[in-house]
Amino acid sequence: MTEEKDENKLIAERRAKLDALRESGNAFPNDFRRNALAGQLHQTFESHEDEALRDEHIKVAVSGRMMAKRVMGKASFIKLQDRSGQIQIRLERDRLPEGVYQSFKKWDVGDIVGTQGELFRTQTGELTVMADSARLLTKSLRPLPEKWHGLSDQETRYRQRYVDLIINESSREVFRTRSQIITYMRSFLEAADFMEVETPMMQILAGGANARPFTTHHNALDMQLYLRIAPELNLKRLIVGGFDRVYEINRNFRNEGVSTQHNPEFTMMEAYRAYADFTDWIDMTEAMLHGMSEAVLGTTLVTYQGETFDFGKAFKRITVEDAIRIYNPEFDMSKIRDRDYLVEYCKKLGIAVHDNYGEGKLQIEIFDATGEEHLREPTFVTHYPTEVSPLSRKNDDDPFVSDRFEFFIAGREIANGFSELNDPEDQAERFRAQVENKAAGDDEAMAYDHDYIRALEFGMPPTAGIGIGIDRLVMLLTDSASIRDVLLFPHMRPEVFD
RNA sequence: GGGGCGUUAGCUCAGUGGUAGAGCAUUCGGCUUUUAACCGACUGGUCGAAGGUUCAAAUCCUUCACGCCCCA
Repeated sequence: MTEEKDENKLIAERRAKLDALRESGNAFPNDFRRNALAGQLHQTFESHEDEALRDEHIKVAVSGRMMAKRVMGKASFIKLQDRSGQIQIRLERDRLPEGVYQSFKKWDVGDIVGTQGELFRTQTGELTVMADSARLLTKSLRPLPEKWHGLSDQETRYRQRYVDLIINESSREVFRTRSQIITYMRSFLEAADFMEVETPMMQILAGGANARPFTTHHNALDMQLYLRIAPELNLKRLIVGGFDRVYEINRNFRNEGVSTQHNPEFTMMEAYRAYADFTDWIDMTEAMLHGMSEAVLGTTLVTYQGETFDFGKAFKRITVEDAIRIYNPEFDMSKIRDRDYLVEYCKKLGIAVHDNYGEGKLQIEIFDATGEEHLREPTFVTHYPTEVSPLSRKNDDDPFVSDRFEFFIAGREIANGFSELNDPEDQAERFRAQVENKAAGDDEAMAYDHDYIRALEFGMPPTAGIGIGIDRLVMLLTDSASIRDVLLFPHMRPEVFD
């Protein structure tokens, strides 16, 4: 007992009960089998009155965590919670085998219990199981949070997600919705004949995006590897290979700060479709979000943090230069591509300007600083400067911009898509420009990927692709303020155990 | 990186210099249709950590840790 002497009294009491269970037999049995879930029973017998239930003698076996225990002398009510919901059980001393009721009185809220009995309704109409047997299946040593106020401490909710999930239905609902969103997305893409693939997380070069990577080390090969920042270049290699509709839903890793919008690892869906351009992806994105909101929320009206957006109607479309004009009334649009004017304007906004910034980069700095946050309604912003789109195809009529869009809702970027650059010589030039940027101090610039150029030299059919940030989408559809609320196990600094 | 707020019993929270509190939970007793069950009694603390000021610190000061929010 010495190692437990520091434990609090509540745990010590429960541990003593577990010791007693061990002495009287198997304390962790695994031979109980349920045949019903709480939620199913409520649904199936929704319209059955008490009398009808008793006449039919419906015998069920249910199990779950005991979330409430109300003892009234020789009879009690408890609530068992399984993955589908809660069901009430009535235990009467004289209906249970000898000694069971006496044992039951020592069980604690939080214990895992299995029981069998017949369905009835109480005086207040609650569907209940009249137990004719009951067993303690797993002893819970730690007390659950208080029944009324529950668990509200953010840190504990994130660090001990298991407790959060036991206690907070709203939290369970967020993660069910997350699963439904991803399921919907898969079925949408599968219906359009896309093939799901998996590409490496560990890469020799971390390409496909402008971001700092995590590094790791392969011992046997004694080499540095990077965790991927995007799957893009590998997915396009597959387009070259002839799998001309592919997608991947998986984790990306970016070595950046942690905030309500950023987690070092996050989930991205990327899809590539040959013989299509970026406008096809704009249309598909619209259709997918329309269907997703109906399938997951049952409505196309999405309310996020007090704002309501209609996913049922066509989304707005504006160009980057439009956005600059709209949100900067004093901006002289005749000088939208005048480097000196752009530099001066950036400085006025307090934006740090580097010597190697071209007109496109300067435009995007202004757009990020003045436009993004105002894009509340779902909006496709198109015609991104080619300078900041190193993997995008140049626009045929205006090579200053590329055939690219980003999609914003509530001031946040949700998706990024473009017609892919499939000219290997142009791509090689873009990589060289990235390498120059890197040399000039931009540690988010891309490296030159020789193999990717080689792949393009075999010929990549005209293609368009999209990336959708799953976590941010889930935040929107679950009205969650923080990315941590939609990640089961968000990144946290290490906890101190003393 | 900067700023603000927070950390007190298992949980939710009071307590702004003078004997650490409440509700729920736990423990014990009572109760065969409860719904935050109820009634009675009891119990539970390194006040995030370390240092400082003071006759006296949960409370004031400093540093640190962790969390939340905002900004870069």
